[in-house]
Amino acid sequence: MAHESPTFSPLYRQIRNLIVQALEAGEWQPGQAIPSEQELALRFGVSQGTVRKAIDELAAENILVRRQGKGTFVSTHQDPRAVFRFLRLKAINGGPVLPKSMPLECMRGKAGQEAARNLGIAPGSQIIIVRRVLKLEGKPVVIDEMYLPGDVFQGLSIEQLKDWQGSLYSLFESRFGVRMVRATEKVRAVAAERAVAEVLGVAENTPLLSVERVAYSYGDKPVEWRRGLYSTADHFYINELS
Amino acid sequence: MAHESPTFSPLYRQIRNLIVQALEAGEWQPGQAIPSEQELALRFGVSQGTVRKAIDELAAENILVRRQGKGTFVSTHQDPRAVFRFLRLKAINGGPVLPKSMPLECMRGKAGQEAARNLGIAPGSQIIIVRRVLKLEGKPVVIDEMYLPGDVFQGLSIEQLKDWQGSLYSLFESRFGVRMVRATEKVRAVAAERAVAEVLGVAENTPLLSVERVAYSYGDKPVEWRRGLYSTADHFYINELS
DNA sequence: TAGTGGTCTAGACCACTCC
DNA sequence: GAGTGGTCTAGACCACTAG
Repeated sequence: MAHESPTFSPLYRQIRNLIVQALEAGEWQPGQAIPSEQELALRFGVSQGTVRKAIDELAAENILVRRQGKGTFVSTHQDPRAVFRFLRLKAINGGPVLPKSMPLECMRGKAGQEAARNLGIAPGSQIIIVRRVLKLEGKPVVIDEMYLPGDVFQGLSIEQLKDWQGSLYSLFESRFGVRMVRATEKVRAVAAERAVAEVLGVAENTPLLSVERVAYSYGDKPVEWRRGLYSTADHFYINELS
Repeated sequence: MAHESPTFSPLYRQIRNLIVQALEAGEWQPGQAIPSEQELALRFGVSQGTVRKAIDELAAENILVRRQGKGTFVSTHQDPRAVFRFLRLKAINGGPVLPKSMPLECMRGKAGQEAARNLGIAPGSQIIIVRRVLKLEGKPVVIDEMYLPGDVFQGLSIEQLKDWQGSLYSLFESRFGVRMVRATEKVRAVAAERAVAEVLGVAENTPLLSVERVAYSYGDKPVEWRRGLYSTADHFYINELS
């Protein structure tokens, strides 16, 4: 039989995708439990083992979290432990410290070529630009500039950012239904310009990490492009290779 | 029943560890196939499904590689595709390019406090220090300084390093039986000192990435401590977050 | 005690590779 | 065609959590 379908995928992956679709549709909210494996097996008309393998994949991707004896839960950025899933910053002396976000600006604008390419939108589309400082132990360590698609984050304001207690991604999750699932970062070394140096409390031309990130939601949809400048006087960017 | 054994581990993990032990003992060499799941199941007296789950874990850790229809293989740094498993460097314009290693030095020395701590050996133990430059497309991009435990890498010489065609880790694997399995990297931004700047062909004080790595072999044994200085004029350090 | 996920088994069939 | 890993199923029992 000559069927040249590149669309074949095993049953468990189809189930995986059905679960992701239900998540996208908002059927189960972050932090909540999804139905048991038995129930899902019944619903999709497959065996429990197949559902299990689908959930295994989603758990490996940090989209779901299993808890023995309790159920399987939609992972959430509300969880304080989730903060360091995307923030690879550690203090040189001592472990991770909960960062505090200090919003500086929140402006409307139009997407340039680069922002459009990274966000997968048309040049000229409305975007929102957020600038903020991240403080660790009271000291400014990171200055971030974020580019967000305007249609997704409609209504985002500086007041909202200032009022929010918690991580930016937990705000995005609970106010805009946007759940960051994975990201790609490109790291380079750059010299601190005067304005940046002042904010971070370092000398002009001090070497800084430039961390450029594209973050994706379900279905590999890019929903954030950001560039951070990290002072690595007292901190480093940590990475596990395997 | 009050048994306070924290040593419990499921059968498939015990099988996993038995397979790792066999790998450590050199029963199967890098690049070679290990016995089929059926054979292993027979050998260990468990079902094929349990062996499968053990191999699943080892494949997720990149210690084994499955190939449908052919068998399961011991992963190897000889494979050119494996080079970028530990080298997170990409050209700003274009994809990855095969790097060329240029050894500069290979000296004997004694471990200081820091080297001893990172390598898990006694201060004063014999170590080998290797310095080399990594060239991409003919241009020097990285300068590395490596600290290796002397007992493991006995006999390593500058001639051997210069003669070797291939990655450093493939040399370690085939000549010393040392197989790097995972690593931790700490990234910071630093200014180029004069000597380094000259080697990398950049101006003095140019911001560089400082990448400090501890690499581990089977059983989480640290076998390499290195520090690399990366020029990010034409390249960046890439990282996937999830 | 009931319900959840976690482990383990056994067997069937599919997809891929090689001879 | 024979052998490998890949998928799918069904059922049993274990470990953990909660009421």
